[in-house]
Amino acid sequence: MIASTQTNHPLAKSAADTSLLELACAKLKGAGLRITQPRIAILTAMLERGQPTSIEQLHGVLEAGSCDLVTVYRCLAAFEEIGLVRRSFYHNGTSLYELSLNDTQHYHVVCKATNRVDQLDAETSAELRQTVEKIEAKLRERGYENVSHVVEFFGVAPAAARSPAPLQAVQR
Amino acid sequence: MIASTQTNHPLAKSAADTSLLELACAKLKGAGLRITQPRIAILTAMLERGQPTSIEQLHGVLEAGSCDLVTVYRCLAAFEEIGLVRRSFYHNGTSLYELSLNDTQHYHVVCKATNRVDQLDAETSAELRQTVEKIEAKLRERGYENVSHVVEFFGVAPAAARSPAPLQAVQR
DNA sequence: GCGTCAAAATCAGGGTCTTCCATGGAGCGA
DNA sequence: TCGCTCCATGGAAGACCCTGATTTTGACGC
Repeated sequence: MIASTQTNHPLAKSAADTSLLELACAKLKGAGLRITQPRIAILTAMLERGQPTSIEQLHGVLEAGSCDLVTVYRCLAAFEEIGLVRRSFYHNGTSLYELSLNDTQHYHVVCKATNRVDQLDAETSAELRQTVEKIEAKLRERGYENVSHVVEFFGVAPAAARSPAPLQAVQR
Repeated sequence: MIASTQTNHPLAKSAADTSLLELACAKLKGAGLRITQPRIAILTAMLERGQPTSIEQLHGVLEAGSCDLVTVYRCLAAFEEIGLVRRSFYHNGTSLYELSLNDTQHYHVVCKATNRVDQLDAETSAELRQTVEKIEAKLRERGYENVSHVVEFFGVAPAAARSPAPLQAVQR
C-alpha cells in the first residue's frame, strides 16, 4: 500500500513549481473558489509528487501540514469539477488524481503488483492522444457534451524496474 | 438503491444467447471452475443485458432468481480472473462488468448524467483498438507482463438519446 | 447413489467515503 | 483597517461497499 516512503524532498519548492502553484490558484479564483491554506497545501503536495496520487497518499503527505481527510476529498472533488485535476484509476478501481495545469494529458502504465505509475513515452502518448481526440470530436458531432475520457494501461512491471522502488523515477 | 425498475424482458432467451452461455460455461470448465446455478444466472443476466453492468444492478436483476450479493462479487472476481468478463468504470469510479466472449473488445461512451452506456461505432472502435494494441505491444517490449487496459469515454448524451428509460442515475 | 471438495450462504467486520453541524477564515465593501 | 457574509474546514458519526471466516449446500467423479 505504498507506505510512507514518500521522499521528503530536502530541496525547497522549485521556481517552476511556484509558478505552477500560482497558475492553479488563478484557476481556482477564476472558478469562484477561495484560496485557502488546505487547498494550497494539497496543490503543493500534488505538484511535488508530480504523478497520479490517491487521496490516501495525499492525506498521508499532508499529515504534518494539518489538513483533514474530509477536506482532501472535498477539495479534490471541487478541483475535478473545475478541471484543475484529472482522475485516473488503479487496477482495483481506486481513484488517482493528477494536476492538469498544462493542457497536454499524460497517459500512464500502472503496475498491477506495486501500483507504481509510469508514463508512456512521448511519441506513443502523442499518437494515442491524437486518436482519442478524434474520437471525442466524433462524439461531439453525435451530440455529446462535456466529453472526457479515461485511458489507463496496466501490467506487471519488469522486475528490474520494480525492485529498487526508486519512486519518483519518472517525472515529467 | 436501484428500485425494481429493471425491465423484465418478456422475450425468452434467444438462441444466440443460449449458445453464448454454453461458450461461457466451456470457459468456466476450462479454467477449472464449476458450473453452478448462481453462475449461470449471473451469466444469463449479463447476456440479456448485453452492456456493462454494475454489480448492484446485476444483483437487482437476479433478486427474483435468488443469488446472494456476496456471491455476485465473488463470481465476477473469478470471471475477471479467467478473462471471462472485462471491467470498466462509470464516471464516478464504480466498476462495471461486461462479458468478453467474442474477442473483439467494445469501447463505450458513458453518459455522465444518466450512466447510460453507448457503444462507439465499429470503425472508430477498430482504429482505437489498433492504437491500443500497438501500445500494449510496446509495453511488453519494455518488459511488462500481463498487460491490459481501460479505455472509457464520458459525456453528457444528447437529450434525444437520454430521455427514454433513464435507467436510474447511480449515486454514491 | 455416495463421497469429496469447491462454491454459496450467512454473519460480521474493516475501510472508504459521505453527511451533518458548528466554527473559522477568505474575500469584499465601506 | 474593520466588520460582515458566506464559503470552506474540522470533527464525529454513520452509510455504504467490499472482504473474511465459517458453516452448509450441491456439482462432479466414481
